[in-house]
Amino acid sequence: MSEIFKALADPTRRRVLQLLRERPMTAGELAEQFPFSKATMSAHFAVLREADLVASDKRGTSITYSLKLSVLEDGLLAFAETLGIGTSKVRASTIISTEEKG
Amino acid sequence: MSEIFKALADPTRRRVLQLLRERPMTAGELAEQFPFSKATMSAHFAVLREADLVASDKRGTSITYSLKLSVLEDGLLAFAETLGIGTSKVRASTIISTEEKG
DNA sequence: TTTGTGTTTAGCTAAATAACGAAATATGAG
DNA sequence: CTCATATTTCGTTATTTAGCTAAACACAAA
Repeated sequence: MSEIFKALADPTRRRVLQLLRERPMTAGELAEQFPFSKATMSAHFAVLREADLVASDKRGTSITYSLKLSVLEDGLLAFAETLGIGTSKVRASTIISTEEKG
Repeated sequence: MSEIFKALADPTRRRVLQLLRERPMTAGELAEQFPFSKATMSAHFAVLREADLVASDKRGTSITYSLKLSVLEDGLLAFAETLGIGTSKVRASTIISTEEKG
């Protein structure tokens, strides 16, 4: 649980997850989108891997990362439940709207 | 956003939030529940205050902390939306169940 | 096998974090 | 005013983190 929140605490890593939501991408493709060295980005990927938020698929010379959305969902929901939010054990992917915001 | 996740990244602080969900408590009452010094706990409270996750009410000689649940909910939901989870702008407190888990 | 490309690891630095005890601050009681 | 209590702030230490460059590793192609 701590590992998930630590992973999410960095804006670069949140942005990586957001990019991976669109489609799986290689480490290089991801790194291109940020103003940091590939080594630094590699360290960010390692944190996301540790938190089990991404899967890495080594193919040939490059590594493709993809988002493990259910791990993220389940993690956030598990936490929400410890606070009594969403006590009804809903899966996020099936939430339906009951009230519009704003 | 980062501040919220940083606050949640520590298990002691998550537990504080959980305790505050039951009822508001003074700094001292909270600190009693943990094996750390009051100074250490005070630093944790400061992080929670920085993230705006708790309100502090000074009354007499003691300070009562209370959970700002809506800030937490809105923060988590705002993040969820950046990932396309719960795109329908639901407030967590009004979620209704559509599928049981487990 | 050599070369090139993609990625990670190693080694470093600066800044942030979590913990402590001791000191400072604020308030209510006497 | 003085004392006791509640809480925070200060100063220190050890650990972790985010960034860098350079080196190493893995693999595909020539």
